[in-house]
Amino acid sequence: MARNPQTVRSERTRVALRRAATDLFAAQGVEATSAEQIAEAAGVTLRTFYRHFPSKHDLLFADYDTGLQWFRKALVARPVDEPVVESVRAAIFAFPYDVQALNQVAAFRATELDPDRIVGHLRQVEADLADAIVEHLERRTEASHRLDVVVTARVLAAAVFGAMEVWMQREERSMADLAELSHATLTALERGLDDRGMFRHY
Amino acid sequence: MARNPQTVRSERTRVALRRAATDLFAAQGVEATSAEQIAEAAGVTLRTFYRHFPSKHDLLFADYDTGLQWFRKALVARPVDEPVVESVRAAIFAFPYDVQALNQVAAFRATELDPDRIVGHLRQVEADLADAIVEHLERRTEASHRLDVVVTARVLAAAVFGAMEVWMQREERSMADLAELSHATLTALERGLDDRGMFRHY
DNA sequence: CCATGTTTTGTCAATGGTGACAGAACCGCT
DNA sequence: AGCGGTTCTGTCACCATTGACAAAACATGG
Repeated sequence: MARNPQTVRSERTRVALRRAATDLFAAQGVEATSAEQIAEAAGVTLRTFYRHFPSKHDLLFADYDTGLQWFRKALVARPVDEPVVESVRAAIFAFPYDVQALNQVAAFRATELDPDRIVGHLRQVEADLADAIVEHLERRTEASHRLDVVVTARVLAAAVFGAMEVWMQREERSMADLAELSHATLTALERGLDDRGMFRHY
Repeated sequence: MARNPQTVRSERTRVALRRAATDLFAAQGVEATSAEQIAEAAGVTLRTFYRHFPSKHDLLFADYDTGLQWFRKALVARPVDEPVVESVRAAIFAFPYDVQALNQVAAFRATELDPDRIVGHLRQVEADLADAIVEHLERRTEASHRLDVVVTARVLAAAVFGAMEVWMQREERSMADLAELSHATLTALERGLDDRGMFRHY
């Protein structure tokens, strides 16, 4: 009896779909390509397409999302007695930052793609990031109040993505700049979050 | 030639649609009610429904969104030399908080409604709040760096909504509790944001 | 009242996305 | 090869949302 959910055939169609999508996107643009076209080009049904990818646009953000996995792993690897901001900083910089992908996102944002769509996705990633931080905080021995944990996590995520937003709106986007912006922002937060027991008095 | 875009007839159908939607939602639930049913019950076409409301779920969050308008107004009314956190606090508390509506949102979140849908909307409101704060910050004379403005705004919004999330997850939700949570959170941020020139060193 | 321009609706047709159910392909085993 | 249980696909049906274009309702100057 088979029990591995990731069969060979499944993987084949997944690859075929991704390939077809990439080609079509490049050829005629993202919005101009319908999900049905992708499915057809890959030799499967529309329904099957949606069985492999939650949405058409997910094909664009795949890199982005896997980055989140890395972040989670990097975060658990951090010592529990380390200041949160430091952990987040370290985890953030453990990202296999793909300038290519990020620049693509930034470019899409200004041009073809429905901005709402991409902004919505960024917000989703931010929320996931916050969730990851919440999990990390709750792993610590000294169980804090729920308010502390949630607000701290959200504030950190907001700071990181705020820096990223600023970066994305720039003309020139270098990896060094992004690192600098993130670093500066986190350093600023660090002062408030750590050494004075912020968020611990409620 | 008529030029007022808000005709009598238009308003009539809008009201009819809202009434029909409210009734149907109450009778058979939100998700179980299709947009077409609402339109039909109001005596118009589906397309017309979407001409008056951007989406089916918008009918649920109307109160929420108008609250945002109030926030914007309350924010501009604040003196420009006041610390940001104080302005935000004051504006937040100027909300015509409708416990009814908020409780409904909180209730929906746990039950019938597609959580993604409602969470997504909350994120949208949070983003709007951040934008409002950005505008307010930019109105000040001392033009700060873009990073400062964006990050500060996002962090404040994140803090407020973090408090709200905690509140929403509680069993009992009183107005006093929400106020207390928001107040505590903002006070915590206040220390970091103001008296030490946070976010001003980049 | 009528001609005319405007606003609002209706109609038609797509696309994105999803649940339910049945059939096809596949896996490990004999 | 043949079998029995899984997994993957195809088919069908449905809902949410939107653009394009035409018909209907309405307001107003003449």
